[in-house]
Amino acid sequence: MRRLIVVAGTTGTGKSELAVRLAETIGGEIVNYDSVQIYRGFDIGSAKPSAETRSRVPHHLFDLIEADVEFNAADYAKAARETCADIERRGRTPILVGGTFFYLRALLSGLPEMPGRDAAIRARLARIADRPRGPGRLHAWLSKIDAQSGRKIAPADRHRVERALEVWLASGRPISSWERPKADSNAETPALKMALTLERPRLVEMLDRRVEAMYAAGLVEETRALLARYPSSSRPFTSIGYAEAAAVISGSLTIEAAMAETRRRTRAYAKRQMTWLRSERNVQWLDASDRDKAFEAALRLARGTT
RNA sequence: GGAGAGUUGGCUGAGCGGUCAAAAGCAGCAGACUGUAAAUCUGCCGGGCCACGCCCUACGGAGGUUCGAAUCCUCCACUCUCCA
Repeated sequence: MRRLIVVAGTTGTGKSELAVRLAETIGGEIVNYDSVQIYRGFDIGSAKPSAETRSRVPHHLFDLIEADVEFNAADYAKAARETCADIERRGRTPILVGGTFFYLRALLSGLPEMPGRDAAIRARLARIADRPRGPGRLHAWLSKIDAQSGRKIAPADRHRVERALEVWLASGRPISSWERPKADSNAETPALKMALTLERPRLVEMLDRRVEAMYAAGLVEETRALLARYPSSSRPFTSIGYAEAAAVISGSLTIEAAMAETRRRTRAYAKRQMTWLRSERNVQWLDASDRDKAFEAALRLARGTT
């Protein structure tokens, strides 16, 4: 039985702080599963734990890569698996903290051993997709070679349509024929999963305040510096906060409009996270409105399991 | 004081005689998630039902024209712009 603790919850519920306290108390180390905090230099907008916080207990998988380096869920799962194994080897407990539940699932349940991303194929598919009736064509093509995926993936869902076709072109097998390596629940990496929640109105209030704070802390300046270092097409520049800050710099948004848009996107993101979490099984829910009580509860759970 | 423009569902905002419970976006709610995932996408969204159909209430207010009005006319209320 592996000892592995997951701290989940929507943005702004105090996951990082709770996790660090937990790590200090039970001898754990923090492992990030946030897709933006992975990037070096994207600090303010991703609400990355401060250097001070990080000095309290070992933190892993933060600032792992440069913004212009390609990185995906499979890369994450591989890196995280190694990191967790190493922590356990040293007799400590990995405490996973983040909000990218797709990455978390890739780590805990694994991904099928199918072909990865192929730049040439993607370019070819993108060329078709960019044509007038392109997306519809691609979806029709997908339906032809893989009826199941055709039904499951919406024609407008470009990312998924293109990925499904990419797998087909690279392997000659429909994507729906590739299954997770460990489908049975026994193989699933056992983990104690806890999730922090706040009732909607309080959460929204919290998130709004956090966005204000990010801009006040210099999100636009941070973005300007990052844009000087990496191409503006780099992945993390599409993430919440950075996309809007970049728009301010390019002059297409006023600072007020950018903040409003960031607030909007942050709320929508939190909602999606909730949807994901609700579908997740074996989750221990913790009320985030009282941080100390939440911590006590988390500690009891951690001790009961480890 | 004079001349115009406007008042539409929680908000922004189309509609300008029927096919309108009313486009679109936002917000809200629910959901999906097999290598871009803070991404991408789907559904619902006036109310009530014995719900693939029916009923009620709705486009500032009151009347009117018409088989039929959010759409035309009259008056009233309010808002805005320009000229004084």
